[in-house]
Amino acid sequence: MTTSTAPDLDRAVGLFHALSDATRLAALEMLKGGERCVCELQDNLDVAQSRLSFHLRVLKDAGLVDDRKEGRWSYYSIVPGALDEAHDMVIAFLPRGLDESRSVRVAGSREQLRIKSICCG
Amino acid sequence: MTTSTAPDLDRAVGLFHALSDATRLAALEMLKGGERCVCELQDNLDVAQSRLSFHLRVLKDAGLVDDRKEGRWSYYSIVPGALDEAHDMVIAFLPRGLDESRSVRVAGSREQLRIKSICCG
DNA sequence: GTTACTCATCAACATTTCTTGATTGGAGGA
DNA sequence: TCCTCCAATCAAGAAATGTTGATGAGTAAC
Repeated sequence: MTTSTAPDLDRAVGLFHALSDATRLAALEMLKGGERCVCELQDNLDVAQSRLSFHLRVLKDAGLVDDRKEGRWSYYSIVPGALDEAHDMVIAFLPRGLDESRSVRVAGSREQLRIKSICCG
Repeated sequence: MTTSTAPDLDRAVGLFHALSDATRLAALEMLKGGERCVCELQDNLDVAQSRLSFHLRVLKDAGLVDDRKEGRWSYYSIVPGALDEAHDMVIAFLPRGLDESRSVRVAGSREQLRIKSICCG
């Protein structure tokens, strides 16, 4: 029940594949700051236009980003919650037992303090 | 500072790539339960021996699993903390601001309750 | 020693993914 | 209308990845 079933597996593969490319991660990194038009991404990432378009499509097909047309421009942004899904996929593969305790163990003190401050006030 | 730098990017690409295959995820799924020998994995996953060996090597090269020889058998297990690293990579790509609040928002009630029970008693 | 077993590695091939340059379509400005 | 700009799509080739069957190394039982 708590293990991933077949369709989840496919979804996980799709998500992780979308995340397994430097150009795509760099694009996501930029989109962290908010919506960006393709030309901005292209300037900053220094990639050919068709190549960027290809990678943005991969991200979009994976449901990680969405786009919006405005005049001649296309604006891309991260789909809220999509990375949460990827996050949960990773959690799902943590060794049994470990995932029960990791939330306060993870990633050093910053994350830990963050969680404590959120749920413990 | 909190953004991923170039080497982090490469590491993230490597990790996500290792996770972007159904056979490898299925193997990790089994290893969640603890150490397994190759033959066990092979029986359960129903894949050719050389193919499984190939995928286990990808996981090992990515630092996600480790192996141990005992007699004729090789036992694989998940490297503690390796998936935490992948987890942190995902977190790093969350839109700014969202990652501050997501820990209590994530993945529905199960994860939420888990965190609360851990750090709030 | 011989045989059987487990598993990694290799070469050859198949498949998938990525890159490049060209083309196309839609939106606007002159 | 004509031209420019932005960006998606296409086809062709390149590169990376995955699969298969064969071989070999190491271990153990007989």
